[in-house]
Parts: sequence; C-alpha cells; structure tokens
Amino acid sequence: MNITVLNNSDKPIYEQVYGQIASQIVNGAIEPGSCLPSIRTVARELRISVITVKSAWEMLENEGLIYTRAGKGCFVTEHPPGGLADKKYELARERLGRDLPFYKELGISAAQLKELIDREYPGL
Amino acid sequence: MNITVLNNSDKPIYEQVYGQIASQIVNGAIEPGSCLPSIRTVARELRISVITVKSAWEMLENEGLIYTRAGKGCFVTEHPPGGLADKKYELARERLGRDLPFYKELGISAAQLKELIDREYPGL
Amino acid sequence: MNITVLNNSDKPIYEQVYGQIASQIVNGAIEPGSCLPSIRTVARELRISVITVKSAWEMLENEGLIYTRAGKGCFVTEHPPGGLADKKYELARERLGRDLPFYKELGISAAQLKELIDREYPGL
Amino acid sequence: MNITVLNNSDKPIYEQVYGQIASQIVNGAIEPGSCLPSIRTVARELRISVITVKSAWEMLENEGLIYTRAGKGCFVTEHPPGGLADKKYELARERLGRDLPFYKELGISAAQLKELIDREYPGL
DNA sequence: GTGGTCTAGACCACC
DNA sequence: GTGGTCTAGACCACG
Repeated sequence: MNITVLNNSDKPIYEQVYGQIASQIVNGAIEPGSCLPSIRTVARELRISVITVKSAWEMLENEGLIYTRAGKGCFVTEHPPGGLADKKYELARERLGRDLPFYKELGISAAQLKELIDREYPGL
Repeated sequence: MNITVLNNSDKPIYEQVYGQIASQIVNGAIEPGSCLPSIRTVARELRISVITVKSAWEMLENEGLIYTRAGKGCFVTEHPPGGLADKKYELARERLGRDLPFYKELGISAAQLKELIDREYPGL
Repeated sequence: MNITVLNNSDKPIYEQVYGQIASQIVNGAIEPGSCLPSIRTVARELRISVITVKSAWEMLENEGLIYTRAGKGCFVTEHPPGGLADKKYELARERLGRDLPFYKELGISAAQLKELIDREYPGL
Repeated sequence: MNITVLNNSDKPIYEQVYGQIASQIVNGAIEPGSCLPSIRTVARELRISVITVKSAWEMLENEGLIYTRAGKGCFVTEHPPGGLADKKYELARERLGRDLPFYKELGISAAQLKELIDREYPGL
C-alpha cells in the first residue's frame, strides 16, 4: 500500500491515487480479499481531502476492483469478472483505444507506432 | 477542411478542432502556405463560438503550424522547423509519452503493448 | 506582487500584466514554487476581466515560468529549463532581436547604438 | 525608391512601407526636395491598397519627413528641424526609449544590454 | 472583410 | 474556494 501524490503533476490527485491502487491490485501487490485502509486514514497520511480519496475509491468500485461494506470498510474483489490478469489488459486496452483514433488521424501506421514505442519505452 | 465536433466528448471543443486541423496540416491535406477559413466562418459552420475557434487557432500557432496576420487571415506555415514529417512524429511522441507511465505502472511490457496494438489497430 | 495597468497604453492589458509578472519571476521577486494570487483576485484588484488575467497567465505558462493546477492555483516553476538567469536573457534577446533590423535599416551601427544606450539609460 | 513588402511579416504593411521610406530619407538615399511617386503608383507597383500607402505617407508627414502639396504631390522636406542626421538619431532614440523600461524592469544593466548587442548584431 | 482585445456571465471539475 | 471551458456581444486596427 504505497501511494505517492505529486502536487505538480498534470493528473488530478484522485486519478493518481486511483491509478496506483488499481495497478497494485491487478499486479497482485495488494492481496485479493484484503481490506483497504479507511479513506480517512489515507487522506490523513497523504495530507489530501477525504473527498479526493473517496473519488478514487469510487473509481475502483466502478471498475469492479473493490467492493464496499458499509460500516466495515472496502475490500479487494477476490474474483473480478475475467480475472485479475484480464483486468490489467482491459485497462490498457481501454486507454489505448482512446488514443488509436488520434494516431490514425495523424497518419501513423501500426508499424510506426511500434517503432515509437521501442524508442520511447526505456524500461522494456 | 473537414471538421467534426462532438459536444459529448470528454475533450474540449477547441482541442477537437485543433487536433483535426493539425492532423490535416501534417498530413498535407491542407496546402502549406494556404489561407485557413476565417475564424468567424468556421464558428458559424460548426455552430460554436468565435472564441472557441480562436483557441484552437492559437494552439496551432503555438505549435508553429500556422501564423496569423491581423486583417488578412491565418496561413499554414510553409516550412515549420524540422519539417512536417517531424511535426507528425513529434505530436505522436508527445501523446505516447503521456501514456507510457500508465502502462509501466500497470505492469505492461513493451512487447505486450505492441501485441495490444496489433489486436486493436483495425486500419493497420 | 505589484502590478500596474495603463488603459491608454499601446500594449494590450494582458501583455502589460504578463510583462510585469514575468519580470518579477526572473528577478526572484516572486518566490519559485510559490502560488500566484488567483486570477479572480487579480482581476478584482486591477478591475479588469478574469479572462484578461487568464491570457497573461497563459503566456506565463507557455514561457514555462508558471504551471497551473485546476482547483489548486498557479505556481511559479521551481526549475525552468535553463534556469531563471537564462530566461531573463532569453526575454531580453527576443526583444532586442525585434528591434535590430529597424536600427540596421536606419543605418545605426552597433557603436552608435551603444552610445545611445549610455545617453538614454538613466539607471546605469 | 526601393520598397519590398513581406506578406508574412509580423509588422503591418503600412509600417513596413513607412520604415523603408523613412530610412531612405534620413540616409540620403532619397534626395531632399524631390517628389515622391504618387500613392496610386506605389500602390499599383506593390500590389497593395491605396489606403495602406496613404497611411505610410501620413506617418512620414507627421514625422516631418515629407510635406504634401494638394494637386502636386508629396515632397521630401529639405531642412527638417535639426537636420537629417538628427532625425536618424531621433527615430532610434524614440524606439530605444520604448524598450529601456522593459530592460530595466527585467533587471538588465546597460553593460549587459551592450553585451547582448555585440552578440546579436551580426552586421556590426 | 479580417483578426485582436476586452467584457460580463455562465456551468463544470477539482479540492 | 480554485482554474477550465464556453457563450454572446462589443469596439478596434488593418486592408
């Protein structure tokens, strides 16, 4: 449960939090079935607003990655539809889908795009 | 000079307009040196505000894709620094750069990403 | 954070505001990393439109002198590319470059121009 | 009487024309007392509007560089107040005066400005 | 006719 | 509260 918030990022804070939690869930870094820390705890530790954390948690719930039990807390879904590995690809596919029209419009072919990835992806 | 505006898009209108014009310029669909239609004309045709069009035009000018002459109109830059082909890759690289951290965080490798592209890129 | 606006100036208001803020930033009069007053506050104090202030702020952002975070405010860039000292010379060089063709056309030599500066620069 | 008009200049056409004529007068390239070509002739040759040429001629007249005789034409002033050489410096001083506040505000000293000139003035 | 600037007023997302 | 976006309507300089 490591989260880092950058105030000078271009992404809103709630998306930063969402992204990091989501990644740790699909990567297995956070145990399926485990209980997430309360939004108030997270808010206090990251020194951000409770509402901001709540937004992130809501995104996770909408994605089916966690579920909420009133009065108990939020838990990582044990068996998300399709499994965790699929979730990972689903999130990536969704993101890629938003950009492909842009590349196509620009006249970038799949081959050229893959070339760009090789050049720009430093961490393999 | 084809532009389509979606009001229910998540992208602001001026960015939609910018993206479509920018693409047509770097693709050569719009002649270098030619005069763009006046912001008032475009605003009328797309049924949006003059200022919204102007925002898009300003982005194009900041990118060095067009230059504007008060009282005359806006013209496509003949020889942008680096050439049009470079501009095309520059725009794509910029976009890709915004997403790579996301994929890396998710645990998607370059190989997996390229696989995704092959599966999702219908127009080759 | 001192700004003075002259309505009868030949320069548009947003450029006046931009110039004064930019100078105070490159001079260190405004702390790097600090938060600028909100565009609404500045607009109220200077009795100008919010949008006019926003134009100035956008110029500052395009120059890389500030960055803005929606819902938080606008912040002075801590480490602009090249450093603040370079920014200072860059702005001066840019301005000078616009005038040199004029002096050359007039038949003023570099020596004569420097002579003029000595005579006209009261503050050394 | 050589004038070149650049459509893609950032300066308005009437200022381009004004500047070139003014320079040629203060440099002696145009004979004092001589008759300038008619605004219609100039407009035809430069393929610009008569009104545009008229604006330039009016600036010249306001500067005291030419005078108009209705029905006869426009003539270069033989003895402008202070002499032609002074006019040259006057124009330069005026231009410089507009920029010095900018440099001072930026924190650029006279010495630094002269340094910049040496570096940026290619034609001595 | 063109773009440049400025205005007041509105709704939205984020914190 | 903050900035982001969009609107309608106005006046100006330029050609």
